[in-house]
Amino acid sequence: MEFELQATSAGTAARAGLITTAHGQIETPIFMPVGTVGSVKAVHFRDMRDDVKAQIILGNTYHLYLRPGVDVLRKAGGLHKFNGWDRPILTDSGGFQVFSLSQNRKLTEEGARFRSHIDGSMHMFTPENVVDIQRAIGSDIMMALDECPPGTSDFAYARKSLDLTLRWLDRGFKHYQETEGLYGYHQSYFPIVQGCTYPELRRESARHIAALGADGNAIGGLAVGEPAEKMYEMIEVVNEILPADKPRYLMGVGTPVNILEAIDRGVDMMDCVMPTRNGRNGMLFTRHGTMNMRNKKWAEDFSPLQEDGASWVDRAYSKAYVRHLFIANELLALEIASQHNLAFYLWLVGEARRHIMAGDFASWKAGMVEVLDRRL
RNA sequence: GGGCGAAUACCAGAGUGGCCAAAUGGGGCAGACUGUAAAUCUGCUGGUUUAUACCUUCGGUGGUUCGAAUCCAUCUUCGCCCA
Repeated sequence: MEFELQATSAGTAARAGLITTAHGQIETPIFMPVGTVGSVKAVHFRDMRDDVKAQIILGNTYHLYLRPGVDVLRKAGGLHKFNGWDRPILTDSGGFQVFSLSQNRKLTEEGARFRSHIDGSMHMFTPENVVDIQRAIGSDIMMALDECPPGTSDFAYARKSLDLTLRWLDRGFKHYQETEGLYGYHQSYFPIVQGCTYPELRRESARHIAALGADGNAIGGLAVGEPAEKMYEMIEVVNEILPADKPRYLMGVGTPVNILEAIDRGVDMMDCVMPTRNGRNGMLFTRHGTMNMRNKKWAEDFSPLQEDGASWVDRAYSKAYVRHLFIANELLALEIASQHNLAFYLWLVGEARRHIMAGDFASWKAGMVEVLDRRL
């Protein structure tokens, strides 16, 4: 994997770059739609490609391991062949499930022992087998197995958790270097910075990771309950240390404002379920603010969903009609909202990139941040 | 014409003497959602701007009772059965 730094912009740490993978190039900064089980919920890949203009999507190791399972994925020739998405794929390691399924797992030195949320069966994830599973998935970017502690963790827990994550990282990275892809192309392996909201832990984590010389580096454990200002502070602290000539991936973030703030601090890649999940729950993000499509105020508003929206659905359907679809519990509502939100997120990072290259990112961002949280 | 049954909040429907402004579901209104156990979850949904408070409600009217959505009488409407 290659990363070319193409531009920086005055008065900001924001940068524009180009990542080259075996499945194509990615223009950064980029937002990566989440497709946990190998599908971006409610959106066809044709629309993901041609309308949303997604350049890379996520998959999830834990979920794909449980269903359809490693055997099927290997026989299919990897996830790209299985689901038909021929552009880059990044897979999360299951580290987030260590956090979100905390009721159903137990951490040991060896790894994370899980109870399947589907059938209750027990499974063991280790730093090594998570690499093997991601080899079978064939993701272009594999993630290290980490523990993502809650944002409210105390120092003692954060310390202990980080130590375990770093030991897991060294094991996983070693195993990564000793193995190779199953399908004849290169896969990258991104380590993940942890350390909760403690700057000294974040710095230590970042230094450890920078020394590995991985293709790219991730920042995890943010947007998990801590205040947004803490998150921004942690990004700054970490990005002073993470190498500038490698892409930086902020995991799981976030709102449109979070994304601009992260880009402003030198983040290149982000992913989040928000555009799809919130979309399914009736919330639309636009360049002018957010809309709750279930609200009565749209009942007789026959104007286009968003006149200046990035997707064809924005002009094909009216606000009143989309509200009707949500109220009537129609599946089409989920498709329209998901596609709209993803197209908006990709538009947003595309504009950010354009302004970084034009040199006026800082002022453009300041204007956007003013309006994005407005409630329409 | 006769017999039986039923009428409860926007709808459906519990409740059959005090713990009832009244279960529950739907609908309605609003909110939440950040590396997806989420087409999910939460709150409100008679009035009084707030209320552990008061007021007005359970088809109509009139009773019984300290107290009635609940018991009695009667009327109205609806359903089913018999003629």
